[in-house]
Amino acid sequence: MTSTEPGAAEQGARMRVDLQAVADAASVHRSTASRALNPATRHLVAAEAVARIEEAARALGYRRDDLAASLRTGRSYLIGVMVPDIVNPIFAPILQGVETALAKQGYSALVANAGNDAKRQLSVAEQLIGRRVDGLILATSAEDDPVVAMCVAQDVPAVLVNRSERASRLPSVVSDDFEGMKLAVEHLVSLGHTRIGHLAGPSHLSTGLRRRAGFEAAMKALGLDAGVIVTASAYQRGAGAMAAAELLDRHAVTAIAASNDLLALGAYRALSGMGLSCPRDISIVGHNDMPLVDMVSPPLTTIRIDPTNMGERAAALLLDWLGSPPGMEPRATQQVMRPSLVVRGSTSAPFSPPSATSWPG
Amino acid sequence: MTSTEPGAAEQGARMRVDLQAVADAASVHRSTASRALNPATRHLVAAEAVARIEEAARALGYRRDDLAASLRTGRSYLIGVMVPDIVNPIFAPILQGVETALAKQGYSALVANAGNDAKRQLSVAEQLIGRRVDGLILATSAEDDPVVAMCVAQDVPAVLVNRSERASRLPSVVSDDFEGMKLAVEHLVSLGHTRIGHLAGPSHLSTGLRRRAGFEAAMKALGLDAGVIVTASAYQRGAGAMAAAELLDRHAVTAIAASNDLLALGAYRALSGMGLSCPRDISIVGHNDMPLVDMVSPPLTTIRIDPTNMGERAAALLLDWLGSPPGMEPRATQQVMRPSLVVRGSTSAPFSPPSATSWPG
DNA sequence: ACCGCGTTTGCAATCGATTGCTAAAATCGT
DNA sequence: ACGATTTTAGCAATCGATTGCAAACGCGGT
Repeated sequence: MTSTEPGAAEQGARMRVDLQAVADAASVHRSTASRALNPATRHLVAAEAVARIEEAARALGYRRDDLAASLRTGRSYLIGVMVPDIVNPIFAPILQGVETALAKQGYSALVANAGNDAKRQLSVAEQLIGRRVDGLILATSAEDDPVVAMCVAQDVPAVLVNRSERASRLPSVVSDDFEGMKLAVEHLVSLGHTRIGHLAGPSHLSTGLRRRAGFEAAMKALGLDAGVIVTASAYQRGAGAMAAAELLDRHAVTAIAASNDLLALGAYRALSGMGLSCPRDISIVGHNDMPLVDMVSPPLTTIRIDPTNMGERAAALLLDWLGSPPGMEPRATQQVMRPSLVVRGSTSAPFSPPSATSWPG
Repeated sequence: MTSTEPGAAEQGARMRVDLQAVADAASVHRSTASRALNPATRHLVAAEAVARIEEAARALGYRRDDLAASLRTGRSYLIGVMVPDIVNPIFAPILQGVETALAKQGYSALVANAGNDAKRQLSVAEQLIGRRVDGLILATSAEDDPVVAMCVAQDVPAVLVNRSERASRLPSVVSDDFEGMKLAVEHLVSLGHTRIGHLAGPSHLSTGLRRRAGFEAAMKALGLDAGVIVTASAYQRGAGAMAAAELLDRHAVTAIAASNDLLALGAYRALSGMGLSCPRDISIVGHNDMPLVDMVSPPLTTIRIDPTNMGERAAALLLDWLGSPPGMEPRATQQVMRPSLVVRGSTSAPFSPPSATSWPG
């Protein structure tokens, strides 16, 4: 008569403890047990019964099946989160923010690594919806995004984070990319630079577009040539290195404002490939202040955004939406967060006098 | 009588298209429609009917409710993945590997940022199980892990990744931490170092423990003093900086083998705080080769593991388990992956002759 | 003793898909 | 043409919890 497991049912064949089992143990009906175990309906059952039921649940090791509950209630308490590339360090803090904000309200994140291809993104989104997520957070959206179109068409609550969308069909939380680039340009100009190039991000993404626009506007406002722009094909180091090499090859600049830290790091590589040094020969400003860029050589001057907070806000926005009565949805809240400049070692006053360098053309 | 939406049902109040709706449209029974739409059971229904049903499904925009299916079949096709800190760059590639391997078989990852606290980890695990995940992948496990205990006790399929567990109660996929540290030590010794310190990771984690053991064994095998060890309180830069400062304060070493890249970067900070330079005064070897450590200054010599592949293998192991008949589970497969040394700029021959430096004691 | 009112509880339908079983239909062999 | 198979399709139970409705109960007032 060794009691093999504390709290286990008598019979050897261990069976699932469902609500029925708890109800039986407490001699009440399933429905009563359900109400007793749910804080929101607990007041409907006698205090004495609640105690008995809770005790039984504890003793049996009952754990409610959220799946079944979701089916009945129509809410899964799951939020689908789509990122284009989970390895890109910029997304980790966003995910963290989203996660903590969701967890606080009992939601979980279903993270999907959707890649950059629109078709795949669409199918990933369909998968998520098939899993009955209550809503979507998209860090993937392009300027004219099919996934957004689908969400709108099918009434799937969704918010955009980090990247927004031309038509603003959904709420979004983004950094003020225009302003951020202005900070970068003004910083460089204040150091004495006048010939500044822009390493632009992909033009189908709002960040690429807005930052480029910010660059052009800031340069023009200061009476400088805003024409030195090369666009990288993707937000990746390799693409940044190629674009930077092209830019340096064709234009005599003393500084580069990059659309993104990864592009800036790519520019580092291009520089060293050409035997140039940063910031002696060329100053570089990045964008995002992603983890570890303070440790690279030279430490990267960049525009700081607060991705964790961005993620939190996006999640909060979505939860608001889910909590608001039909018809009252916050369709088009566009939250724009203020970026800031963080000066490190990759920028300095131009070293060589503008006319002293030699270049073709 | 404007037909507002193509393919939408006639009535204005748009209702969910469920299997019943499709069945009605194709004039068959629910069950027939279910079978026709499921590749595994499609052969049970006449080809002509399949066509009709598929057409109806397409026209109505039917999407199957995985939630309901899961309830009935008992499989959610969801795998819970627990990481201690999603912002730690080492985990992103692991997640990526897990994700792609899972996706290949129609599974999705439910990623949870569980923190370092055992109690919270336990509650997060309970949450995941409550969501009826089919299994768990744990990147969090300590040497004696309560979550592991729970999984074993409750028969929840789970595999460990990156960190293993003393008792090997579950399958795991880890790097050969012992061997990795041996590579690091041998590299330093081959450069001429003899007084080498170890920046150890937390001793409740297998990585901290095994790497430390590897350090000690390698040093002893080479007839060197294996006693210079300081343990960091966590795998974080700050903790690494503090531990490194203490180590350098108390011992005259010419090189440090760190248990982890983050600790190595912390050591960088400690060095510069003491006015020392790497590798001139002190050589440093990291561990993991996480993203961007090739760009820091100096570029970090480190031990490369293949976290993406690790994640893929862990996922594959779990899926094998789930697919194998009861009683045939691969309870204790321990996969150990071979690490490799990647030499960069943070290590060099000791600069100053061992006896020339001055230190107290 | 009866009525009315408020509190507890039970009943049974429901969410949407899957599947064992069985009946009907189609096919085949002789 | 008839019985034996093999396909194909329908029926109904099932997964586990939630919830509208109504019955039962307790209590105080008259």
